[in-house]
Amino acid sequence: MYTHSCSNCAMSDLCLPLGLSKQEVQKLEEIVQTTAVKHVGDKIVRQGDKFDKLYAIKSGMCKAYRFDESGVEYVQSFHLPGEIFGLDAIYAKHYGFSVEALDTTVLCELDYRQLQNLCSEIPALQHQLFNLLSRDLYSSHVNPIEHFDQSAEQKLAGFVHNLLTRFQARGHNSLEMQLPMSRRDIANHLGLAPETISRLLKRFQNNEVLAIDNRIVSVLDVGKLQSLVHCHALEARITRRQVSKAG
Amino acid sequence: MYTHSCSNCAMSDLCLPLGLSKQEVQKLEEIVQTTAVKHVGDKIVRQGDKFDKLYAIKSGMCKAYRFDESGVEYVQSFHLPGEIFGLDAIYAKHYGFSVEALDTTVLCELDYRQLQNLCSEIPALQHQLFNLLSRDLYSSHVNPIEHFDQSAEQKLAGFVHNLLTRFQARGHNSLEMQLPMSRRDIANHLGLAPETISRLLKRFQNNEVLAIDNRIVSVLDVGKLQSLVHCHALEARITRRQVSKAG
DNA sequence: CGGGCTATTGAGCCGTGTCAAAGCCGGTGG
DNA sequence: CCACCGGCTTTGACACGGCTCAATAGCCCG
Repeated sequence: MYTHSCSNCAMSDLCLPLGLSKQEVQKLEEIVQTTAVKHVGDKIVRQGDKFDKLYAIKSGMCKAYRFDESGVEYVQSFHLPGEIFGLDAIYAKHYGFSVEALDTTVLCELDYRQLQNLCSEIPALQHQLFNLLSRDLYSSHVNPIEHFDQSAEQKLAGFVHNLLTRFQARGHNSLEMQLPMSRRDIANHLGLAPETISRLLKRFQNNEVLAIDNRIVSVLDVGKLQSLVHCHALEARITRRQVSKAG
Repeated sequence: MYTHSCSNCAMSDLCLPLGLSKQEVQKLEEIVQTTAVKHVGDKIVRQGDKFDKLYAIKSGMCKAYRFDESGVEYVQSFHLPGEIFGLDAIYAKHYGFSVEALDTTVLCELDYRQLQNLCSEIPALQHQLFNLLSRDLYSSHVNPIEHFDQSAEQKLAGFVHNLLTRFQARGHNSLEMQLPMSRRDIANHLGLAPETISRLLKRFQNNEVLAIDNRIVSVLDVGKLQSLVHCHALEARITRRQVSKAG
């Protein structure tokens, strides 16, 4: 199996070239383009635009968001290096979400039509793409349902912990993180009020779980943070989300 | 283009055989098995079981649910005829959700390995499967984020309206529906308390939106129901979910 | 007819949203 | 270099939706 050179994918078992022969990887690379650098606020795709490309983040951070029919904004996700977006637009033929850079960001562009043709030629590539779609589907099934039954504290702790884990998986071996998004974006993403985010961050600071300097967050106690994510899980909410009796 | 015979897929533009030649459909049918009938409470797959098959519902209704690490149950979805489940297990290699019949249910089984091989042979089938995955991904991106910012009333109204729409898309042209799931399942699915479901259903009854007889629900006023889904969208929650200023 | 599960109804409380005001930071222009 | 401005963030006071707990009623099945 060919070990490819895409440094950002080092931590992922789902980078597209995985499992491909040297020759096949070359074919894949022929249809990949690296875009110019994007800066804070630059839009990469706009909700409603015609779908033609998938994007993979090489460095930086992006936020994906949409406006519903009533003009209300929803921040769906924050994307880190190694992650691919646009997959949810294949069927609809139009992007369902706008994506913009929160930071200086470099991307790969993949023409979907070409990729699809290549998948017919290279079974291993088809296999990888099915896996990629399936993994995204799984996490978007598991994450939201667990979230929307949690307290604000659990949600925010989960959010910070999730980011930390993802940063660490990318080789960022420090407990300090730059969160380039606004409090309002975080609040929106978690379905909370911005004021609640402020109050909780302060509480986490008081409890010596986090240290916060504007948009720089340092995790002081990973264990405490983790326990905050699961804490209420057994005390409350057991009526709605019934605890298992059988196996 | 071959018009296939799967009556349940009549309303769907995503039934797998779509776009395939007669010959290709035949190949597909060779790897499809129809299971024995399942009855109320019968499990079709169990969370944690090794993944090997996808399932398509021919008739009946199922619920998909999982227990998290703390043993808390989450009802993820209710599946109707024409819908496929198991896609989110491709990557993980194990089912992430248990699925059980809520009703007398007939299913198709598709061996994934065989299907994947067939996709390499038949580009149109690969194309259909990418579309199917993408559509599921899209809806699991859009639905939950809009839900988890809604009032209990909006959630339940949305749930009923969604079911009605899906029943009607399947040719059920009546405003009366059998909801085979318990109040507890509905509550869990929506992230609410069962008591809240009871109270809201009564309120809908008082407002002459629904008529309820145990698990049989009749929609008396589709317009009112629809307006309940969107009602609070502009009054409240505008701080968190900011209303668009630009285009 | 009794047992057990499901559903309903009521009373009270807590978390989180809303509103309003003040503080902070970065950028711009005089 | 400093003053001003607008957006983001924080803080406080208050209200209310929906959860909890507890009791009652209905339904299915033996």
